[in-house]
Amino acid sequence: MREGPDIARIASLVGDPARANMLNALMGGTALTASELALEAGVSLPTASSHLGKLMEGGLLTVASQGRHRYYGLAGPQVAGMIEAITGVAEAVGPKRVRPGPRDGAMRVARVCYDHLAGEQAVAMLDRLVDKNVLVRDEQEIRLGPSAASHFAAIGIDLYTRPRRPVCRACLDWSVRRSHLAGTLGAAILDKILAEKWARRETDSRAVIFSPPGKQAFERVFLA
Amino acid sequence: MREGPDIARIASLVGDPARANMLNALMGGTALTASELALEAGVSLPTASSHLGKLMEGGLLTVASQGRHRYYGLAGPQVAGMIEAITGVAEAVGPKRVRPGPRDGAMRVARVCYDHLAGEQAVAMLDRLVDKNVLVRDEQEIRLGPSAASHFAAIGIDLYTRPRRPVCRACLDWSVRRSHLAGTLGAAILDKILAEKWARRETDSRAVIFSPPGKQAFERVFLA
DNA sequence: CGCATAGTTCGTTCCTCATCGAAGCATCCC
DNA sequence: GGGATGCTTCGATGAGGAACGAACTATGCG
Repeated sequence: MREGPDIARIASLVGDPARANMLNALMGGTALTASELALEAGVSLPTASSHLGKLMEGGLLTVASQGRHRYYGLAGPQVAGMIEAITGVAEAVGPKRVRPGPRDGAMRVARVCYDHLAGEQAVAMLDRLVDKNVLVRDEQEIRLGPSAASHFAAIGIDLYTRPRRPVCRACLDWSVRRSHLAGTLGAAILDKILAEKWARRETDSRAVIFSPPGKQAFERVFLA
Repeated sequence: MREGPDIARIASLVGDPARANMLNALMGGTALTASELALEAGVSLPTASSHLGKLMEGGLLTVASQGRHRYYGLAGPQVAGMIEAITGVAEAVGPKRVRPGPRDGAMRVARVCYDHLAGEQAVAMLDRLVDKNVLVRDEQEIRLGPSAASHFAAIGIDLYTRPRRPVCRACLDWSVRRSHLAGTLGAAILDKILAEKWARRETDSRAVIFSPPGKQAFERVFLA
């Protein structure tokens, strides 16, 4: 009967299938409207609205009103990390997975994690950046190495105009079980990948599909 | 309406207050009997038994029968990690914390995380071991440095008789938000601390209280 | 064997909470 | 203004599941 932080409250918020679907959808990183989330969760609009209210009250979501739309998004990286952790356990524990599905393979290779790239590609990229000493692992934190600024400037990513949030962060990958790069730098790299059209987002999925030339370009820039 | 690993199933298991209390208690690392967990959760024995059945079926717990006792424990480090992640969010999100309570401070300083030490002390220890090059951070994994074997042998910890599980692992600390040492080595160090009576477990809490001489000994051995 | 302790199973009760339709606001467009 | 769209609130319904007492099984102790 001990009392710590109210973990049951948070977990039960994620514990409803409709809400879990919504959170999962939001792991894609883009904020979604209430109607989109209702569709995603497979419930009616009133039901979705009620769920969103609860998630807001629980502090898991933020909302931005734009005109008659309300865009809901995950409250922050910590929430995203928690969901990845739960996903990892569900993955490990669930022998129920009847269909490994084609999409599943793609998810393992590359997917969006909140606002940055995750999956084998992302893990390989971080490995390489550390190898090349562009980034330096120092405890949990990842820091910029001496050549970081010029390295990323050459690619077209400016490290100095990026505010507040830590530039680099490690984020544990549920499929590979190793770290990939998060933080504003991670987000900027994902932006770059999509802006250059090296890859596209699978509609309604977190999977990131590289085109053959896009994959080459990515490898040349980040894995060379 | 997408379908990934069944995160709602797992989260809803943790989402019941009684079960959350049980899991919290098991984060202490020692396996507990059904009656102890019933007490811990504040429910009757039949209710507890039902909950334990669900947690077992969900794969979050393991059980070992010894005579007429059944000892329940967390299914593994991944489950423990998930619970720490949820705790972190609950902590961050819950402004509801009316009583920071005296025990809370102790928990921040040092506590048990499944089978190893967590909290400020643990984070400081890992920092120091990496500084001294006894351990080497290499990606998410932590590896043994060249002097590790002799270093730990001198303290009385034999690294070679320890099987299967990785010797070192990083585990994210919810209070400090940095890594501390997990894995068999982390477990061995906690064993050492308790065996040498440098610290005692607060009854019915995860807090680890160092005695003044014990703290000195710990600092001499691990922080010097 | 008989009694005590540890756990599980069963059946019932009860309450929470997810769900949706209908109605109410808010915003945009014409 | 009026009509459309996006979203929330209200109220009623219903199902799932948490709770406990009582009865049952298993182990240990004399």
